[in-house]
Amino acid sequence: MTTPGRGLHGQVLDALGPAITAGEYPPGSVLRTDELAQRFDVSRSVMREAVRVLESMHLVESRRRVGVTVRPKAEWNVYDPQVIRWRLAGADRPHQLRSLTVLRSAIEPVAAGLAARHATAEQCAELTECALGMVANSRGHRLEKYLVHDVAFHRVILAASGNEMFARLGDVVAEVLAGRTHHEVMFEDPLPAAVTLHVQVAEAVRERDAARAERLTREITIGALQELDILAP
Amino acid sequence: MTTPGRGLHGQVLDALGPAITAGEYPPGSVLRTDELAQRFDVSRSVMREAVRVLESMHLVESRRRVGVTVRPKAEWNVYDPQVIRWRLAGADRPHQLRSLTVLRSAIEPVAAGLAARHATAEQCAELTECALGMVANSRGHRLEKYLVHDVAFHRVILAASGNEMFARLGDVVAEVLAGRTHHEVMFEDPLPAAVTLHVQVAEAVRERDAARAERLTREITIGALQELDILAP
DNA sequence: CACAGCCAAAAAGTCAGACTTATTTGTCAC
DNA sequence: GTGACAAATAAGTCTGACTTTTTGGCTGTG
Repeated sequence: MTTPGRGLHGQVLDALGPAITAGEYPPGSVLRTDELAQRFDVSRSVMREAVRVLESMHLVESRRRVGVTVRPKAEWNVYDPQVIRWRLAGADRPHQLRSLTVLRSAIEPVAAGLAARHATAEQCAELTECALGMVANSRGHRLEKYLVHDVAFHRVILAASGNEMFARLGDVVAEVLAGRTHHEVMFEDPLPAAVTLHVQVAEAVRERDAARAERLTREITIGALQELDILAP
Repeated sequence: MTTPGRGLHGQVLDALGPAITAGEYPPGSVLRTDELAQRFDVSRSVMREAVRVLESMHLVESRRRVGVTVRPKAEWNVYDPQVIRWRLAGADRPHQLRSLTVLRSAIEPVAAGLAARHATAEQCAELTECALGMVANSRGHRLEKYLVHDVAFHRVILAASGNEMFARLGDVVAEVLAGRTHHEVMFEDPLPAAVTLHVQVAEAVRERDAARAERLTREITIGALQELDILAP
């Protein structure tokens, strides 16, 4: 996704970030920059830059005379795309995927409602195009192509909502959908009902029917929750 | 909020961050670390650390032979609490406040529904306590005390949802509520209807009535949207 | 025994300077 | 015009010396 080796400090981050988010260093653990610098065979300057980045993500806290201490999970910047990627790559991938799916279930219906009001003609066109692409690849082991259109569909919805906070969740949704297709439970072919719902959402947005777009999208996200067995009894 | 002067690089960030998020350096602008280091009278090491942090927030991109370029607003990590603070302190505070209020309107009802399922006995107690505190300070120019209980109430709801992504929005909601009380339109006393709704949400959570908790919270957020004139015609 | 204050060690923080590397731009030959 | 090559530029890296803050222990005194 993001260029992996953007400098030495980036390589260090690619090693330290996942380790910390995976809980390899439990909260309260103390690291020392000099020791880390030796371990990764980089200069202290480089290690300091890496620590600064981890600090800005609230993964660690650097204090004089004590060292770099790992912060409790509850304080992490869990919306940082980098942190999300690290965690999705690690051991608590399932847990992370659940959290994000619940987030989706809250955001996307509202975003769809807003999209019905604010979407441009182009965005409406893109939306129908994506929906058609999903239909075209909904049968016969074309999961990869289906995924591309699915991701694009949800990206357009979020962008068309006109809310920058929603728009920035496009990457997160992409990760979740990709994760579901590649690693989690995913049937051979997507459920026909889900495909139909996407087509109908595109319709509703095109017809400026905000309430319907919201309701239909809520049904989609309920389906996503059910797949992960998150649901009210 | 966060300790302001946590080192020289922090002071540089406190100056550069707001400037960039305020659009003082338009997207595509090129900065040079050496020049910045001179301007802020710090060593290059310190300036490099600051740039690394800005880079991790996707506010800037550092490339060899070209310099540090400001990224377009659409790529910023708008969920980073630091970025949110900087933007709330700057010129587009009203716009930012609207975006965040829309976000709240999507998240909080779902969070309340989940809280009704997962809240512990303690959290239920805290909730009623907060609601009572709001009632007690709802009349007679006690906005500050009212605010404290209001913030606490929403924090508990988000935390009790059991979803870490929701829980981490507590700070954001606190900023929005504080912003509304301190700088934006806020009536002398809060609307009695809003206060009642909070009490009822606490009731619903205590009685494990998820649907009711969600519906009532949606009414609260609709009120918040109306205050800012964001609403369907 | 308790407590205040002082001292020394430890680790991060800061700085300055030299050097490396990648990228761009311009130039020259073909 | 197009290709390759050379020079300029700014970030990237490393090193070593120095400063500052914090902590924990060690006094000495009430």
